[in-house]
Amino acid sequence: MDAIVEEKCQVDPLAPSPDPQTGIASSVGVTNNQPHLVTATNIVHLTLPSHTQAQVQSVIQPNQQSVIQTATNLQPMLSKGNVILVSSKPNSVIQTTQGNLQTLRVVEAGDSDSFSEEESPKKRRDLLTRRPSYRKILNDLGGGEIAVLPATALQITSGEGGQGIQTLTMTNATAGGAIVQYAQGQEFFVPVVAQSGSISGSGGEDQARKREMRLLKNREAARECRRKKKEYIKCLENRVAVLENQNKALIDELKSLKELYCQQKNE
DNA sequence: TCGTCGACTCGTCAGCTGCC
DNA sequence: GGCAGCTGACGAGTCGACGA
Repeated sequence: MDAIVEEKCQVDPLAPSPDPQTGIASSVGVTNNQPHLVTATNIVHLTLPSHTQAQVQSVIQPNQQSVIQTATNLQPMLSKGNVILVSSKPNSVIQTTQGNLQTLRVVEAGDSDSFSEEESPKKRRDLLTRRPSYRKILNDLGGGEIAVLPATALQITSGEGGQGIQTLTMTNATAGGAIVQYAQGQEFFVPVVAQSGSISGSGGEDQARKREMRLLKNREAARECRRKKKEYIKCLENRVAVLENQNKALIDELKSLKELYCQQKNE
């Protein structure tokens, strides 16, 4: 399995300085099935060997020890304030974005909207209270920057062999943009939205058309909002997993230190 | 097979917020 | 202040599980 980590972001203040000639800040080689990490100023490539059963899954949190977790161990990998949770699913593509905080976002090939189903969204929803927007929350968490593509371009990541990133150009896109919906294994659905300035007709028709436009936009906004909400929930779940692992590691460390202390005390 | 129930998705409305 | 965007709340529809 191969995975790609793309970092489309501003410069991470915690990131090591890139090589002025190559632009590469750091490079971690692959040994013993460990991922291959190459960090550049704006691009981070994490290439997992095909025989590796691991995949980066979680959202990066700021100001935390950087860890790549495999099925069997926790493997410190990065010097940045990142935590990467690795599990075993094939055909993954990891995208990261960052504002002030570095984040990682995983796009599952063939399962772009998958996340834990252990808890029903209804229960989760009950836990959520007003308000800041999910975009704000995700930005605060460093986990949810949404890439905004121009209306005439669409980028697709297939995640196969690390060469699956393609950009499609929409020739019929208008200046006002077009709504593009894409689902894995399905064709593109590109509804054409009429421009408000081109409307001609009576006031009643204009009103009706405006209402239709508003409903259409709100429909799309609701979809987007729900998608962000899911992403936000996923971020929280991943964060919980990371913190639980950290907590477990700290407890183990404390236990071993206690044992060591008792041994030395008895001597 | 049918009715019920719970979970889930989707569209719409309403209220809030930020921007101009 | 008006407008657009975001999101909670609500209702309608669908689907699968389960018991009668």
